[in-house]
Parts: sequence; structure tokens; C-alpha cells
Amino acid sequence: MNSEAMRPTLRVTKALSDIQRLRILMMLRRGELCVCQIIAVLGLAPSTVSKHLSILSGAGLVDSRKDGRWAYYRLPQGAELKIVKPVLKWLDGVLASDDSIAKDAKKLEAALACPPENLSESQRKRCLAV
Amino acid sequence: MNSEAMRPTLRVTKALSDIQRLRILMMLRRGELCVCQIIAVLGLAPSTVSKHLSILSGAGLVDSRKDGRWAYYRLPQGAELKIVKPVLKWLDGVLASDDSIAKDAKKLEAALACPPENLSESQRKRCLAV
DNA sequence: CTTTCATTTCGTTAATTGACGAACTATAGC
DNA sequence: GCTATAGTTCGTCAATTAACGAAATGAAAG
Repeated sequence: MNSEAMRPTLRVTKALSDIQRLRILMMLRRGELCVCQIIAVLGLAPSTVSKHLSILSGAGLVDSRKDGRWAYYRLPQGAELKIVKPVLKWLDGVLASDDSIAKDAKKLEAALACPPENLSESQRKRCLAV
Repeated sequence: MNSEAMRPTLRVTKALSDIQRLRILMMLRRGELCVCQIIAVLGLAPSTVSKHLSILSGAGLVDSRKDGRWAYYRLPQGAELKIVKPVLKWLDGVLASDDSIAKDAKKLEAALACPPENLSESQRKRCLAV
């Protein structure tokens, strides 16, 4: 079982075997997202979301960057993408008709209207509450 | 989370998130196999292998048929294949260089030389022992 | 330099999962 | 009918996992 290709592949399939992580990947189709936006849509504790993101990252299913206080995640762009692109494409297809994914996309649009960079904390809270 | 497409998709990704089930799928690329042959290669208890096969079946990743005392499994052929084919193709590619998969393929060749239909139990045991 | 805020790490808990052996079902051969 | 064989189902146990809150980290603002 200690094989060259097996462990990375398993890391990918294990990363995909959780509903919250699938939701995150589908949200990221739209483009780069701040962790706080992902938290707002999923409705889970920040520590939980952070853990999911680290699992996706470890599987090469997302890239991340830090900018000031914020961390941003997006679908991979470079070499990693070559490996996982077919899987992401497949997910995109099979989940196209999924209405919980559609609901997430709608919630995400609302969250994107309240960018963390441009609004004060209190403004942002009010914005997200609507 | 009670969505049309989500649950089937998750069933597939969960089915793929176990190393033994990946080994089974890769073995089945060669063609239809009897459960006893899969057991011989994996080296797991029959009840364990049976459970893995039922999970793969529930995800639409394998078809099965019974013939006399034996049960045979193979990769799906019909409508189900349409859904999972891209994933199987991807696995085929990323695991191509995997040496534990290659080792399984070798063991399988040996097991196939001892078909359950044509050999008596004692002959078969001797054959598999080599 | 202290406080605040976004995120991550850590420890704990409940739920899920993978393994096994024992018991059950069904088929084939005596 | 028995008996043996192939496979499945069930119950149990150990290991893994997803969730949370508390504490730590690190950047920005006062």
C-alpha cells in the first residue's frame, strides 16, 4: 500500500468524500473566495471550515494565498490542475442539477456583495444579515 | 443537503475513498471477476470483500450477476457507465504508475489460472498456493 | 505597544467506517 | 434428504473522522 501514486490518489478521493468539501469546491468554480465568505455560506464553525480547506489543499484540489488578515482559496491553476482537472470537470457535470449547490451559489452572491476588504465589520455584519 | 444529485455523487466519492475498493475497481479493468478471485488477490476476509463490493454496487461503480454458486462482478456497461466513466478513466490514468496496483494485477493473473468453474476445490487450492 | 480581527491549531466528543468471525442463505453434488 | 461450498448479513471492536469551542498566531488599526 506504500505506493507512489496510490497515496496522492487516495488523498484526492478522501477529500471528495465529504459533502461540505464538495460544496466548497463548487463554490470556488465562481472564482477566488475569502475564508470568511465560505464560512458565511456553509454556516459552519470557522475552525471546521479551516480544517476542510486544509484537507482540500493537501489533496491539491485548491490553491491558497494570504493577503493581510485574509486568506483566499481558489481552484488550482498550475501543475496540480493537470491531475485533478478531470475530476473537477466530472463533479461540475454531475452536480449541475443539484439544488443545494444552487442554493449555495445564491447565498454566495449575497456574501460577495459584502466584501471584507471594503466594509467595516459592522457594515459587513449588517450586509450579510440581509 | 437532501438533494437530487448530491447523494448519488457522494455515494460515488465515498465509494472511491477506500484503498481496497480502488484496488477492486482496478482489478476489474481486466474484465469480469468472481468474488473468490477478488478475495484471493486482496487477502481480506470474504465478509469484508462482500461489503466493499456492495458499496461499489450501491454507487453504480460495478455490475454483478450470479451464476450457480458464484457471484461475478464487472465494471458497469449500460446507463450507469455514462455517469461514472469519466471517474474510472481518471483513476485508470492516475493509478497507471502505481506499483501496488501492478502487483495486484500480477496476483490476479495467477488467480485467473485457477478458475473456480473448472477445477475441484483441492485442485484450486493447490493452484492458488503456487 | 496594545487591541482587534481573521484564520489556524489543538483537544474533546459523537458518529462513521473498516475489519473480523459467527450465523445465515442458496446452490451443487453425493 | 444430507453435506460442502460461495457469498451475504449481522454484531462487535478498533480506528478514523467531522464537528465544536478554547487557545494560539499573525497582521492591521488605534
